Amino acid sequence: MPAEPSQAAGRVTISEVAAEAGVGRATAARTLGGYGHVSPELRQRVLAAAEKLGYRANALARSMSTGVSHTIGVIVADIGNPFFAGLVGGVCDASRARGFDTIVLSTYEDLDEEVAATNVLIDKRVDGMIIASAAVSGREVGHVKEALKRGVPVVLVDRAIPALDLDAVVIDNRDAAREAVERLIAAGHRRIGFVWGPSMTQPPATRRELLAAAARNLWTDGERLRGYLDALDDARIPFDPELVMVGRKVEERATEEVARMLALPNRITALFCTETEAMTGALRALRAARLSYPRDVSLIGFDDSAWAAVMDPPLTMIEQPVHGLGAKAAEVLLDIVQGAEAGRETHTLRSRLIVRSSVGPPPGA
Amino acid sequence: MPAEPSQAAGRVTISEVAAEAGVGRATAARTLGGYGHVSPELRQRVLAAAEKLGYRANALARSMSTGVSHTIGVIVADIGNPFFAGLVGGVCDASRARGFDTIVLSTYEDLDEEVAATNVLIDKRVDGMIIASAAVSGREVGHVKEALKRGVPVVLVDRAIPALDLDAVVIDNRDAAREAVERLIAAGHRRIGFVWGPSMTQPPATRRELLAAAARNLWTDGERLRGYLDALDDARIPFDPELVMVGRKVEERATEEVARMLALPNRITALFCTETEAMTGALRALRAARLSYPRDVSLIGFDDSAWAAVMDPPLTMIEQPVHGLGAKAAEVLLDIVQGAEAGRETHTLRSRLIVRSSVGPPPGA
DNA sequence: CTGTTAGCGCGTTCAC
DNA sequence: GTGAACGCGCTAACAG
Repeated sequence: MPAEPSQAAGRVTISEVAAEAGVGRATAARTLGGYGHVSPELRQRVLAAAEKLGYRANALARSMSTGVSHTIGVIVADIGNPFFAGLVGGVCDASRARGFDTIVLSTYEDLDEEVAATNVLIDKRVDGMIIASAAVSGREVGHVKEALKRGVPVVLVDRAIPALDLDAVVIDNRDAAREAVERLIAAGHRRIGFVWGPSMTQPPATRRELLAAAARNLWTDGERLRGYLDALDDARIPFDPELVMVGRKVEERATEEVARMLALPNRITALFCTETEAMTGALRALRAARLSYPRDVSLIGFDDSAWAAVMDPPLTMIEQPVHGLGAKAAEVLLDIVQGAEAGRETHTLRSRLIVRSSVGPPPGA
Repeated sequence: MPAEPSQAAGRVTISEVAAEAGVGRATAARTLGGYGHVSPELRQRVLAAAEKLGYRANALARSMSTGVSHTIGVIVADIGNPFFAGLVGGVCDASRARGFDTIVLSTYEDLDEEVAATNVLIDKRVDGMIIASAAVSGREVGHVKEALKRGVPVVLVDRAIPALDLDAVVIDNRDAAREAVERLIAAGHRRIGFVWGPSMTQPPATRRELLAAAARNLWTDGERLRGYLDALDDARIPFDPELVMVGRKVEERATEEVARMLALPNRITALFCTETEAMTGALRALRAARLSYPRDVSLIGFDDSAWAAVMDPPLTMIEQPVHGLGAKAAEVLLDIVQGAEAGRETHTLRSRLIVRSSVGPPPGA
């Protein structure tokens, strides 16, 4: 098998195809690129030559001249977390359906990592990016503005950034939390613990202090906390700082804090958990205290899963449209990429309270 | 603000930086690209100009001339699945640490999608790819060979392909399954159900038929089944085709099949579940039959999670190093990308049986 | 050490 | 309809 040009690494170029077909590069490019007009005859010759040589377009080169990479980026806290995994799945599926591929970057809630991630995506000339940002204040959004300034469309997902007037795809965390806590209140509870939320080193002395802390933390955490307070307010239940968790958001800490709330003289009779590990941490504390739900304490948590449904008793949970969040974000982004005006609006998807059997009346009732 | 060249979309090129600094393109390229030698003086001038203009290298153009994209691809069944999410997290983290980014593609176990995915990655000129392939037979690996032929290194993860002599990063599924089933046997069980595995439409009449079906299905499923049989054989427990699940691998089906096994005259006293949803499906069947574990039936499952630990009683589970699988695969791949010889070996990571409280003696004992 | 020049592979005017 | 020639932004030989 002699003389075949660059058979080497199977890297066949359009010129080689043209040569094989006996036509000019442009003709080959036109038929292979699917643009312009080519006579049926030459067209066939080119196609045959491409087939024979095993030609595959070099997307990089194509991007070079067209300026579009058909690639988007998605930046989340942790792709290993089932919530973000589902969300990223939605992004990948929706973008793939429209001919785009997805680069995934995890930041582990580190703002510097997030900045680095946007730079990577800018450098790789993605056509747009989706960010579940850890940024909260107006000073932390420089990297997002930078991307925008460089012509890379951005849509926010899961977490809105009030300081930024951008398209965002979220659920109504505040309302979902309020509904859950209302449910607890309706069952007769007045001592309701809030597990997980804005991370604080000090217990908040006042409600104002709590909200201030929330403003320095993740948007979702703040919203869920506000929903909790909303429900309390509506029912005229005074806010008790002792009933909110303080410290790092890790399962162990949730266990400790719930244990503390359980040891209070006037102890909690219900718990609202804002995340999976807040719930599992709480469950550990209950077991350690030899308490059971919903008899001793009622439970509602965020992020439903197959496990929550098979717990005994099954857990009442808030289900988020994880896949939908990502898919919608991709749709909105690609609409912009493909010419639509950036809507700069907040798209709110519906969450759903799945009522099972972890809520009952408080012990005394 | 007049006359600034292509201030337009912030798309500053290296030539503009060179002009601003009053040096040749090459000098600018050398300092900005971090290669070759440049005098400290000019170096400073270039850096200042780049800073002033907000220069960012175009990774696409760079890839064009260097031939490396600093991007790898990872192909899995479903990024939304916590197992693959963790695995992909490992890939992303490990590759990012070495300056590479990751494109993620889900195939939903569809071989055509898998082929399409490899093509996408080839076209985008990734430097390598990691695949958890749905391919089993030698005829289904054309796309993998194609990638290899085109010079794109491939490493397999989670699932080996015996027909292919490639680097693979896996756990010893067979051994892990055997250990779990042995544990059940040691507790006195002889009627042990196998939930989830090679999907079959017909119940296997014989053991031979079962193994034949396994050969047409996912590698992991076959291995876990073999481990189950190994343990049975060692204990001289005859294989009973009625104790293996038949049908599609969905939670509902697991529930139905476990219900069936529970209704058998000589019913099961233990269950080995090979995946999360096989376990949750089984749990649903137990509840429906008003049976509890480990009193009525003992349980061991694959893929540990925070939920499994807070079940009551907590579940004995096999923990896979999900993040580690992905990270190791990325390491092996990047070693090859960066010049190492493809080892063509199977790297086996350790899984771990986490003993909790879902195994007890059989009811009669 | 520095600047000039030639590609990388493809899209795209512009004459033929 | 078709083909030659130029440009995308960068790296890498090659001279100076």
